[in-house]
Amino acid sequence: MEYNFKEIESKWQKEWQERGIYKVDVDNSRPKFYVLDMFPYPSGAGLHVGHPLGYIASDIYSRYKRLCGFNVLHPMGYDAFGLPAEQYAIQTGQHPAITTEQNIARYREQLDKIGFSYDWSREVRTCEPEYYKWTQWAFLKMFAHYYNNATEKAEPISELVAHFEKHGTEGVDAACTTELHFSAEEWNAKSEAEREQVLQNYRLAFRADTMVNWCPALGTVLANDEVKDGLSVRGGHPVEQKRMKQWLLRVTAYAQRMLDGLDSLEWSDSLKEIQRNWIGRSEGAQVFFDAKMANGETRKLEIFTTRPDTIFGVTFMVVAPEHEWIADMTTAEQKEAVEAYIEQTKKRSERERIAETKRVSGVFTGAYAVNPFTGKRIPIYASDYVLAGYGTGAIMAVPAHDSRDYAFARHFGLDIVPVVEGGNLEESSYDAKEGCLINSDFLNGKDVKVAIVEMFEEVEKRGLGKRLVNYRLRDAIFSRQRYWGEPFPIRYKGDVALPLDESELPLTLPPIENFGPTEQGEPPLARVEGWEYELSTMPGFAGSSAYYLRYMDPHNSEALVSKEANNYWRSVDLYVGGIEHATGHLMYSRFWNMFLYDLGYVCESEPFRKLVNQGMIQGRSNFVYRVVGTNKFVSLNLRNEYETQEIHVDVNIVKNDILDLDAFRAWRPEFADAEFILENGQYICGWAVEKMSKSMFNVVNPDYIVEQYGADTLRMYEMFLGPLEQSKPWDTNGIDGVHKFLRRFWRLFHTRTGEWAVTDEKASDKELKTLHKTIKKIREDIENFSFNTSVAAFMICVNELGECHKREILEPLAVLLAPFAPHITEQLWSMLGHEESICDASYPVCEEKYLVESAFEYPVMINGKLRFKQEYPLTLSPADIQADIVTKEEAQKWLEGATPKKIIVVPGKIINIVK
RNA sequence: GCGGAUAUGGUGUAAUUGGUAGCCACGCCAGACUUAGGAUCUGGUGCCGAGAGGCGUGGGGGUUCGAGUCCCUUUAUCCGCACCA
Repeated sequence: MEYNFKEIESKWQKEWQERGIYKVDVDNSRPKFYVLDMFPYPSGAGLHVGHPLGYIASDIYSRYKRLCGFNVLHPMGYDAFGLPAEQYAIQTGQHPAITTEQNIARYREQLDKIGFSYDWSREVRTCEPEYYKWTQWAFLKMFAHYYNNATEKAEPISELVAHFEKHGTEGVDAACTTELHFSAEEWNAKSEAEREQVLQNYRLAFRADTMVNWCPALGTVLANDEVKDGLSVRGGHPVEQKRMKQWLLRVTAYAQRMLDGLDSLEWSDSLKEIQRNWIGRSEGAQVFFDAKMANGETRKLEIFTTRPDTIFGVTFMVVAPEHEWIADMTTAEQKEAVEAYIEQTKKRSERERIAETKRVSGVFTGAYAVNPFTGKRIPIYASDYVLAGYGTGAIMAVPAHDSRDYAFARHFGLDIVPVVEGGNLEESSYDAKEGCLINSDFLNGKDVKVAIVEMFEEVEKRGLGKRLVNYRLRDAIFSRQRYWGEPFPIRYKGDVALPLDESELPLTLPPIENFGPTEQGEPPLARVEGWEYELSTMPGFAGSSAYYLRYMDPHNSEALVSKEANNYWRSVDLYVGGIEHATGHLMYSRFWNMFLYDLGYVCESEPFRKLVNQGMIQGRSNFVYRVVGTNKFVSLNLRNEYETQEIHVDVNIVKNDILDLDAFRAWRPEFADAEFILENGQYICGWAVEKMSKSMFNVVNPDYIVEQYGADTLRMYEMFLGPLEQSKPWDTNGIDGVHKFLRRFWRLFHTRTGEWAVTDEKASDKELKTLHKTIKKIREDIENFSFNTSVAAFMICVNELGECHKREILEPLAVLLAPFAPHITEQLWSMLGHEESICDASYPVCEEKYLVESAFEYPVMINGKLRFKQEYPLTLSPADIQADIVTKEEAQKWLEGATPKKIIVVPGKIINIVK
């Protein structure tokens, strides 16, 4: 029987589905393991070969864990709300629900062909009311809670209200938008609307008037992680800053816990570093400077600094153009100039602002503050190099030791007073955090590090401010002026937001026909008659923030996840997905999970224990070279003799960079009568690595590979391509090698003529050595996610086995290979006479006695003295291996008569003798 | 600017973690078999050299008996953050 992968694969895929062998349930008698893929957004383009890379890796790991006796939860679903389907709907009028449904069907069809071991009975779709009921539910919980800094957890807002009623803000240490102070009497005197206004300052899901990233082209606001270089991540449209009333999630409340939690996670250092950066913790001090307003009133202007040691060098102050006191501090003479500057800043888009960071701009407000240490009067400027969103939107400027302040001082001719020794102030500021203090009164002669600490104390002692930790992390803007998302379970009474009762959930998305914004610029939901709820919908990350919990108990209508299911499955043991979610999904999920943990709904504070980022698969484009002005195409290495034009050619009609001429002529009508200038009778194409996209004609569809080579070959080849975490181009050249391996594997079980050949003959020591070496290697590789080297190990094994047909060897080998190539091994397993699926076999364990002792160290001879890290002779078995090793006696024999300076020995031979 | 990663044959990569650089494949060369199959098998294939031999892990320097691996420096590419005080 020949290796007929088509027949085998479709047969077993059908069998698996019918037998439901991938269905899992809570089983307290067995250890659990939870392997999760980042669920896909079902786009219209379908899957290309890059998408399944991570899925294949996680599937191999799942199958491996299952063979090792674990009860493995390995689910899949769809992140089904999102912009592309809605953009498509605006253009075509096709309802996003329909497009999404079609795309999901297409994805499923493609996924099914690859032979994944998903438990599809647990599938979730974020756009289904049964699912998003729980997204809305979590939102309501966030609305009803605040973050207590003292207890470091979320607590009911009702408790905060009770506190306000008795004590006002006295003794409250809560995460909030702005620090508030009022007494119990003041609180009790407030109207309902006023109280709600105050509570919004504390709720974890709240409404606020803030600067937002507004994308006019998409007609919606975006979160910080959805904007890159001033353009929207989806679609690449310009984004501007705008003040708007929006829903937000107070993720900043969890900044420190999210930072601390990273230490306990098995994530790559680079990913942790990205999150640390994004959270951006910096330790410093809050300091108040007395500033005189235009009306003569003195106010305390708050700044944040990480360099309190340089206060003696403060010669001016700068506030952001958006600073709330700017109008109050501007004097009559400066009014016009300041207003013009504010206007000019407003007009500049985020992108322009980024592009012009080098240019110094700003304006004097006319106001002065007093340096609390020197007592000198210092001017207050406004400039957009100070950001409204960070710290307090105001800084103390130390031109001698901050390059931005330096540039500003130079531009406006302000004083530059050095307070730390070092550098050359004629050329640039001296920013380094080291050196000796000067011109600084009681700090003179002290080292910067010492001075910082002393200044902290001095500032607190004099009541000028206190130590403070600042985070770069911003609260997440949670509303989108779009249709295709979860509706907010909120209705309004005037401007007061009222949460729906849990019993009213889900609040389902009403059907509409026109998906664009209204003429008044309101979100599409404004078109729905009788819609009394919030008009915005939730962003894409809402639905993906807790989906891993829902998989544990997907059909539960009483809870997001039952206690029983959550206590068993706990959290994701292995999460595989792209690094692009580092600052988005992976931040929001952790926040969401920590919040639910605080409320006692989940038992683990971190959702993803181990995380592996698979690399991106790029495209490998092919080119042909058309001689300019003709329909002649010249082969790659002859093209320099002509003036040519490079044209992308469909990679699917090129094999090993050799163009299929007939296919090329058939590809497009204008090439029907193409002529070719060949080299050695072939047309060689050029190539380059580019993004995989339709326009480059370099998209390779997994269906096509499965059709040509089978799913098992696709799976193994994707792994063989290189290290999982590395980005690499897809190159179909080379897939033959893997396919050949599978055929050779098949042939191990058969005679040359195709008869079944497995015998019960006893295996030789050499064969056993090969088998157990391979078992050891493969197990180690899988645990290390080094799948490329395990594929190589399989190939070596088959090469070494030659024509071994012994059951004793082949049966464990089939199990070993099963996670990688489930179809072919399942077939052989059944041919070996097993009724159960190979998935229920147990994974072979290496018996060390068959192996060479691999852990020995090499002996080294230095200056006539042999150094052994481990003494020979090694105890090895089986005995025949010993002949391969240089023994201590042998090494010393070499020494005699030679008196070499050094002799270096490794097993098998002497490498080097220096006389 | 700050932070992180990477650099090895014609190509993808490997290297017992400081011990014979190039495993396993692709490609290429030569051969065998075969009424031709995207078949199979055998041998060769880092570079220079006829050869002995020499040179080789982006460049330069260092530590070491020994460096792809460790240290310093430099270059290139990719990624993240970016006027964050």
